[in-house]
Amino acid sequence: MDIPSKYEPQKVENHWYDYWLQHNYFHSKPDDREPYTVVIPPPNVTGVLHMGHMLNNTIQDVLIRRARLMGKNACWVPGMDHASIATEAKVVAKLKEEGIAKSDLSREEFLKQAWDWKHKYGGVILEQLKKLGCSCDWERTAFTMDDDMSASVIKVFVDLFQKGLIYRGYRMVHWDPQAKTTLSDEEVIYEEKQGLLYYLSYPIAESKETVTIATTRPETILGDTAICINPKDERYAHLKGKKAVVPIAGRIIPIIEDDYVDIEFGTGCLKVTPAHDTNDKTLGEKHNLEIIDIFNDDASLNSHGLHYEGKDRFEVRKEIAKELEAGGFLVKTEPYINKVGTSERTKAVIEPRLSDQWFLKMEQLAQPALKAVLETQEVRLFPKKFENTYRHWMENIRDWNISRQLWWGQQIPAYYYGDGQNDFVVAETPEKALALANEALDGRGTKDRPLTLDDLKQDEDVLDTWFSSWLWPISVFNGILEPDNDEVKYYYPTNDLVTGPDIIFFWVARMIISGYEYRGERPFENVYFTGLVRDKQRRKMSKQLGNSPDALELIRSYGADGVRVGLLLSSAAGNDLMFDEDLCQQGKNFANKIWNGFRLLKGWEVADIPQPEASKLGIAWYGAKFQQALGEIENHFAKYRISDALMTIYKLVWDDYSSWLLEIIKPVYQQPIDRTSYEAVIALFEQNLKLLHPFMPFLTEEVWQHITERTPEEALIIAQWPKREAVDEKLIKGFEHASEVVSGIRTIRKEKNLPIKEALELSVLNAEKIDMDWDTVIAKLTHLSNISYVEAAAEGALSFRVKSNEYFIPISGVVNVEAEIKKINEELSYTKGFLQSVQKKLSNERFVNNAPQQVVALEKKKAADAEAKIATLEKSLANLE
RNA sequence: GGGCGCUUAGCUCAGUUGGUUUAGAGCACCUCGUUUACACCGAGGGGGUCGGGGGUUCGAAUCCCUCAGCGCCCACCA
Repeated sequence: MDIPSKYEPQKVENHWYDYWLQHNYFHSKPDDREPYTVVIPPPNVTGVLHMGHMLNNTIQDVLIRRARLMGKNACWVPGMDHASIATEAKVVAKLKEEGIAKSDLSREEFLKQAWDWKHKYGGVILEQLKKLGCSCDWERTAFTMDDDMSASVIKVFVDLFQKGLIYRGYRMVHWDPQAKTTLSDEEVIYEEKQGLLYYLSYPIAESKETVTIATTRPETILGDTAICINPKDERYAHLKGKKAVVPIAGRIIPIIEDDYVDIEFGTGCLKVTPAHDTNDKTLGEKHNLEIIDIFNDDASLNSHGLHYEGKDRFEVRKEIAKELEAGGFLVKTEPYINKVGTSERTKAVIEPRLSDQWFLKMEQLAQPALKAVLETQEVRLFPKKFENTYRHWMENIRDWNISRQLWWGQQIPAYYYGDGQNDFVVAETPEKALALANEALDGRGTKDRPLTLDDLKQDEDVLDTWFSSWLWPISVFNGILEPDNDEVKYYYPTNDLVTGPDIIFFWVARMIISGYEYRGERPFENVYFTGLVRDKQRRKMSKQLGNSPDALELIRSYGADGVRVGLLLSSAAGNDLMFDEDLCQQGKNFANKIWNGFRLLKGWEVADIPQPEASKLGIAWYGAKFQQALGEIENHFAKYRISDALMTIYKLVWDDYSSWLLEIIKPVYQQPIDRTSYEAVIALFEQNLKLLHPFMPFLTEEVWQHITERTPEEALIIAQWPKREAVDEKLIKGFEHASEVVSGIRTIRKEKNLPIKEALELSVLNAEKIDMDWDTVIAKLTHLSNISYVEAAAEGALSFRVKSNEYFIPISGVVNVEAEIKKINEELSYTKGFLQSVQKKLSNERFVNNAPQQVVALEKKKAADAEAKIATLEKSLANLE
């Protein structure tokens, strides 16, 4: 045979991917069919494929390929995210290596560098997705900074501004001193860090007294503008109205009272630094305190830091602690664990900082999105548990800080004129802005000459990356700029979104919000949250730990199909996936199993001879079994239980098809197979391939194309998903019984070392003759020369029982009577125990009266079956003794 | 500090509104097998008092309470 006995994925994967591309199967355009749309969660433009992407995109591809087979117009839109802060950080780092500081470059020069970088490294990940087999419509590849995408973002900004939902405000925001930008609340990750609680003693002005306060950040005393006590705290009553002196700075600050202060915590006395703490800011506003910002934008100290000017905050913390100690201001320190906000991207410790930023009011916008998930269920989350998380965030939603002090991204379309601070207009273009500005001046009557473009200065900041990706499902179809275009009307709303729960707020919730605001309807029907991919020891996969396998290397070793199967086999939705390469091996083994099933079929010689009865039965049974599995599979898909769907197919193909059906119809060595059976089994195999294709696209297409010559129109990728038909339960039940008989015979063969070559005889003692139909199948699978139905137990034979039937295999030589008796007794005691438990139920009047009829009937049947079996067993025992 | 979720065989997990055998699957494990698709295989087999305790019920892995352990999300306590 010229077909190799092992499937070699490396040799065929590229070929079939090119074939699919060449025939444009991935491309979609609107037509009469029902659309099925998925938009990819756009990976960062600089990203490299990791296990999370592999899982995520495999699931999307499974869904897309299945939809395609089901005759839908499947459209999977790929793309990339410009990832403002992450990309800018990378470009800055690259420039630094070349000895260039970002500040050395103009905005234009820097952006040129960034675009160069994007063109050079961007999109690597998309090429990697192709290796995985992802059937994206590559012609639609979008980038969040494409001209039309950016124009959409700007249009939305202007619109929201005009609706009064975007405002500029001087507020306490999260400052990332490394990236030198503000972040949204969601971009701050709180981490527990071991630190110290410093007890500092502040002298009271014009007295010898002191007051001790506790702080985790002694360096901020330089920005202190008050000390606060709780008015109810009697310990400090004598300090009311007095003033304190800030150590080192020597500044005199008031002692104020506010019941915000927790009497129990620390010393019950709080230092107030309005510039560097949100609560202190609130206190400051309430009590009219001075605001002293002691930091530069990189979190080194400024001139308010006195002799610490220019030094980093953490260095200052150590040094000032020493100085305070030397000056006698440090009372003591104690270890203290506190939650420190860090930047999601740069990992830098966040500083609360007051600054002018742009915000989007969320409360009103969030309402339809909240309702869609929790009330109308127009958008469904899988698994459901994320609805709680979603609800909590949406109900407590806060305004979104959308401005970033970066260059890589969409520049905020606000134009300042006049004093350059408070006078600004928001417009899509400078020209429109100019017109608006002149209008504004007219209105105020301050016009001495019309402004020109040179008088306008555009806001330096760019928008948060998520402010572009929240429009993704709409903007990829140009639905913002041309809301009535055919594409968006056809493809929107999309169907499924597959993503990680880590971006439920960043992205998912906001897309739902923008969907309702800009399309008046949901952006997608279902959201499938995958889990995190972890290693065997449950550790998160990360670059630092080096525990993340190289995705492409995995594909090389196990084949894309093997890796896909490996990933999916144990990834229940929303549960973390403990990745283990053994699973890929399992996937690879499965591919090989299917391959060899194909080899077997190809090896047969076909002849026009009568169809054996066993083959006919086997084929009919498998048809029923297939339908039964198909029903389960569709059910699993409907509930997004992708892993279970795959496992069902796995068992169907491996156990039912390969181990049972093929063995039943396999012709005797070197004999031909009858044409009827051959054609039927090919057809069944092809049905299997269809079910398998979404999971193992390469292998299945390869096999499909080799079963017989196919035109491009007959490719598997666009074949028809099997149709549901009624399941013939009788066939399934009958086969179940037959297979138990087969197992019984095989067990005896094994126990007595009877080689398969040696034909056996079987006699059956039964009342119902329920398995008579299956005689041919049983005989074929276990090599029986004869099956006879008898009225009495056979002498000198080994026996086993299935239900209430007893089976005998006469063998030459001695039958170990004792062993037989022992075996029967074990079975007997089990069955009796079982019967007892059933009878206990049945003799309970309340059970019989209260339980549903069906349940009672079932119990009665169980009892009857058990009794029949006991009778059989006892008879056998009597015969032996 | 608040909220949510999890705990079932060695591992990873199913177990759908309490009632189909005295709880299932895949992998792993053990035994046997160079049978003519596949040793990336076949046949057979062992393995769980469903985290502990209490309760509701005719009946609980499934509902309630409680304890323990784990995980996630949210939150301005210096």
